[in-house]
Amino acid sequence: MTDLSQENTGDAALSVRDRHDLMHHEIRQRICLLDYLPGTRLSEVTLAEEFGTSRTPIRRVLARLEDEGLVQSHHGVGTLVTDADIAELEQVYRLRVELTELTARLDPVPPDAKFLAQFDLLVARGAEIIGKGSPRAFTQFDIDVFQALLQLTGNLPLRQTLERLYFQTKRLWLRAAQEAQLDLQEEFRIFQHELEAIQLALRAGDLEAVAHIQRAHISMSFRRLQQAATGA
Amino acid sequence: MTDLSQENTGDAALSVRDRHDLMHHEIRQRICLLDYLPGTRLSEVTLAEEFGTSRTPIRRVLARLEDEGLVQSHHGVGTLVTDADIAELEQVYRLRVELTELTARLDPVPPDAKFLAQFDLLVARGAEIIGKGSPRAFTQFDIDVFQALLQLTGNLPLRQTLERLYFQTKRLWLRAAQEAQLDLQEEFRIFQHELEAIQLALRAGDLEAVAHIQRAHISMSFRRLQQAATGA
DNA sequence: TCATTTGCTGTTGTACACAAATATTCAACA
DNA sequence: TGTTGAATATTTGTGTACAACAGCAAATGA
Repeated sequence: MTDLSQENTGDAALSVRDRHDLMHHEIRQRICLLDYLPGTRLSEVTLAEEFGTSRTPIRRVLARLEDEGLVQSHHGVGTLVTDADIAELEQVYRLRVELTELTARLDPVPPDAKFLAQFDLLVARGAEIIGKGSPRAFTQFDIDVFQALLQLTGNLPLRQTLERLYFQTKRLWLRAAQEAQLDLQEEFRIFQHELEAIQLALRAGDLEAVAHIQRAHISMSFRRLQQAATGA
Repeated sequence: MTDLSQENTGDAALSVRDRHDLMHHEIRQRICLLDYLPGTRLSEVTLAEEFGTSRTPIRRVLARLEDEGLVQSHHGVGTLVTDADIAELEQVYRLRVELTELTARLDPVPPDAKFLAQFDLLVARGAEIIGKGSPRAFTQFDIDVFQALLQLTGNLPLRQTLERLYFQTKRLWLRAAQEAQLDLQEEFRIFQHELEAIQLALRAGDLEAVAHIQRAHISMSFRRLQQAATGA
């Protein structure tokens, strides 16, 4: 009778885990979109009020974010959004590069028609963002593309690991790029080109090529950042 | 003046995070040594009493274990140690195989004299266990060897990922091996041989060889398990 | 005899009060 | 004027009572 009690009724009757996941994704998103800059203090009571709950579930979510390395709690001080230098970033980037290549080798999932259509929409959206998009809109776009491409591997632990590493680096990349006065418009264009290359490879069903393009994108993106940082 | 207030005083004046880590490692160890078999219900109140605290910190630890995939909480039911079939295990194993090879490629840390001495002790201990060791003692030994070899890479995110994946598979391997009636004594001997091979490679300073031996060990270990499972 | 209901019991989830810890402020004093 | 120290405010950590939920068994009725 009430088999679908979890999915209907809008947002009121969600399961416990779903509620937690929702808050987790929301806060993680804010950190990555730089709504919360590194060093920002996240107040448990403020978040609790905003999400209409008590501190307890919020603390559950913040604990998870702490395990993921995005925040750090200090007794008597607060919960601060973490920061990292280029050296730490490099470690994560180099691991991401290798793991990305594994997506095609380990458990590749051939894209179906629905996926291809979804990706076409993304490419079209990217073309719009190039002209008038803000860094924030671009980052949001980057997140969406990343999560779409993640569906191309059926290896769950690999997906979870890649997702974790992605969010560890993305937010810091944007800030570091701004600090290094990297030409963001140029970065957007490069990303769009790579997206179109991926689109072609997808249509050809060549997942290895997709992975290689992604790999090159991640690697070169960090290299440009590194050069800009040391140059400036 | 009180700079060392975190390390001294035995075990009473530990930091919050240290206390949590201690309980986390203890419970994780119990799961891996099969003190808690898959399906076991972990009672929050019982654990709280055992560790001399309230449910709150225990829940913090169990939440982390749930994020790591070792337990799963159900409202109104309990917190159960998770289980997995061979198919899921295979995904984790194949990822571990690839990541292990990365330890030598990404940020290899040459072993110092202290490390080599420590490893010699491990090899000696392994020789003893072969004769009279229980499956439990062997698993404990395997954990210690794994954590020692983890020090050979300086890439922190890689270490964390490998550790997470290791504990996801190890406990299930032991149970599956027992179910498949795998010859554990033979497995012990094989492991000891590989350990001695690693010892040689370490002395030669050839970290790539160390990684390759480990890689082969993980891969073949799972293959034997798979064959025994399908055969029986 | 079987199906359904109802209450009981035990579990995790949530809310809140309090403890512990730290940063800040401001006054006293050399 | 600079420095020290205590009071205070704010934050996270902990303990605990209660709510929400699931499972089970006994009671109930046809």
